[in-house]
Amino acid sequence: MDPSRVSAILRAVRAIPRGTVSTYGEVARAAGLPGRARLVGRVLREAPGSAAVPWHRVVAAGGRLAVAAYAPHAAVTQRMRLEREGVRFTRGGRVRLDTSVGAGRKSRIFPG
DNA sequence: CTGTTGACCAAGG
DNA sequence: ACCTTGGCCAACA
Repeated sequence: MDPSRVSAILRAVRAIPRGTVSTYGEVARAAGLPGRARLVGRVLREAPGSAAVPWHRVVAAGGRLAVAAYAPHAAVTQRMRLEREGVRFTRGGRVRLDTSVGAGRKSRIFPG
């Protein structure tokens, strides 16, 4: 991977405010890599847990916890951390994109 | 070198 | 609300 892209993505993730979430696609755009949502997931997968990146604030479109398909246990951790920050969930285990702290309307999840 | 595989996504059915 | 399709493209077999 191009290290500059990696750092751009990690920077975008670090910019997500506490108590809010963003999506892979949105992080990709914020990192100047529109349409490359998959790359965000790949980078987060390779990112060491020691790195100071709030990976738990990144969810899939619609508030789904995409990490569940990759590491079911991680999804539990993600939900715990988000709830501790005040993020609300729906019955189906999705993040409430409309009422999360600081969430803004439809697609604008965190202000750039 | 080609083929498949994804922490994805938007649109259409 | 779920499923399929086509787009995406780096890593991996």
